[in-house]
Amino acid sequence: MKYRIEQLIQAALATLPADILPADIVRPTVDVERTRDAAHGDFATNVALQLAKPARRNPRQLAQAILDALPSSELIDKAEIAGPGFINFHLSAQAYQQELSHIFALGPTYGYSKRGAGTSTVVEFVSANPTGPLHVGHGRQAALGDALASLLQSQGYQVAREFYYNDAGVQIQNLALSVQARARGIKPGEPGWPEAAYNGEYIQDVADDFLAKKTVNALDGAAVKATGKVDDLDAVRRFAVAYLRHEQDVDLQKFGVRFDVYYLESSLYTDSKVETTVNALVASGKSYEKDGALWLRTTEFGDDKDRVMRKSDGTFTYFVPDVAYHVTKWQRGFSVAINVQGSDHHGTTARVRAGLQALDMGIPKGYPDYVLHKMVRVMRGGEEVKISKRAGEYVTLRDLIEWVGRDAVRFFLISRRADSEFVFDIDLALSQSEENPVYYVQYAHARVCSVFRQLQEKGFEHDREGGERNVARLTEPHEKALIRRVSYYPELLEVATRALEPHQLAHYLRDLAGDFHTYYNAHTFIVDDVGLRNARLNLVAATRQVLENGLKLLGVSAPEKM
RNA sequence: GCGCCCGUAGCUCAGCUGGAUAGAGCACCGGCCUUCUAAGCCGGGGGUCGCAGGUUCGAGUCCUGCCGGGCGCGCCA
Repeated sequence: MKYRIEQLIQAALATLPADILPADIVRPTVDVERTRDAAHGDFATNVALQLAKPARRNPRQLAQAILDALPSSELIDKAEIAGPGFINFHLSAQAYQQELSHIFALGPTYGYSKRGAGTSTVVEFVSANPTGPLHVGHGRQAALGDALASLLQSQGYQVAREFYYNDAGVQIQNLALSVQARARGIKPGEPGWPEAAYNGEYIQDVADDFLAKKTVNALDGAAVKATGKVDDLDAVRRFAVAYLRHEQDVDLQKFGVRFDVYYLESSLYTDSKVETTVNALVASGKSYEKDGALWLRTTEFGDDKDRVMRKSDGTFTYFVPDVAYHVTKWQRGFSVAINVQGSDHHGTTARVRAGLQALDMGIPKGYPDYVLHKMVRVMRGGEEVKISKRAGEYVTLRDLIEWVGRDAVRFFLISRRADSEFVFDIDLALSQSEENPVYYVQYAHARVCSVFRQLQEKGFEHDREGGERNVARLTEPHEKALIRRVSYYPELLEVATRALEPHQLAHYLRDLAGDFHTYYNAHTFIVDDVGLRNARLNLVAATRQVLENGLKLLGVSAPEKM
């Protein structure tokens, strides 16, 4: 709809004589936007204001000239000049009807577009180390990443959801040592307890199962059986990693998040991709030896200091597998890569990109994209609960889901901008779980379903075509507001996807539900007047469809009853 | 000290990539269930958009400088 109006304006501009609009001036792109105030119509453009200065004309006069030259269209009921020189467009009933018919025709795919043109895209998120349960911060990332991936898919991108396991570093060694110590009956703080150990009680659970020679079934089908041999650190490590990966898988499953690819850091070593990457970086001529270590001149590519690749003890820094990993993303054909990470990782963005540039293999400068989110602070009993694996105690994603439910956690975590700090008040979430915004949105959906149940009980039928013929009877301000909101959905998806901001969808759904609840309270839908009834039912049915579509993208259910 | 992000109602947050009179939710006050679900609706109070300049027809939004907060600045991962 928006584009069709833009085309009309373009057509009008093209016919303006040179004495009104000189041909040689710089023309701004025609920008049509939604009005904030219903009194200003449905769409507005500021082209006249933009052109006023270069054309050296009064903006209102210019607007009038554009208006006079505007081709007539069945879509527009009225176009008028307002304020300093805006042109406001009021859509016709026919335009509304077309939009509603469009929703019925497309159903679950209403709002989708092919803008992404099948671009192969990888969204990496969660990527928690297999050293402990998922915490609330991971939950934020899971909700964010999954919704982001869904948004991209809705816009025609070919998306893979990927989880990267850092299963090769010293933290895994620390995990193994921690489990081994627990298996030997040593507790945190006691003599013999490893210095950089994980102190959480879950370590004891892992140790107990290891001693009991239990078997863990990994998601990929592989089973790892504990040997119970405490002295075999390698066996302890394998079991512990399998155990904790399984725990995370269970949590993610409960959260409704599925991944297409699990990428293991350790495979970068076993497939000698780390070695290959280092060799390529050395071959690039951007490396040098200093103090017994091998460095890369990442400063040549925008990093604020050069990075060590191989330490003087011969081992690689984390930087190298990180670059190697992102090389594989490129080589696997992902022309777009989006990493969803905590903002505490932002220091790595410049160096990873620099490393990829140093390889000079045609990877774009801004590759990969990052969506960084701030940490979630958890409040309980008026005090902050520290999220720390070392400290042992922290709120897990599993806890949260059990307390307030998957839908509420998802919606709550997604409804704030990624880069805003998030204070999750447990007491509030518990005591006011019924006032969580997610219920507000779901309730709107359930209410529509209820209306149609009532319709059936009263023996009426919903005649969609009859409703389409009577769309002009939807003249109430509440109805116009709802139509405006509903038909904005495709644009919203486009904007939210382009900005990589799923929270916009959550807010939109809240607003849509609000418009619906207002309408619901102000008017009765099941009226005796058949034409009016069908027209209203069309609007309400379209609202339900959009609510369902939007909630689905966020991974939240759309219940028919509440 | 340097880099990135954030300062909007008492609290939690939006503000659609510069537009018209800055918006929700929670909390507070007052109304609405014999009529499609009151997990809802209607009304009310509450703001120098951190501060000061600048850019322009127009700034919460862009630029500069301060103030305040978070995170990051390792031959850790």
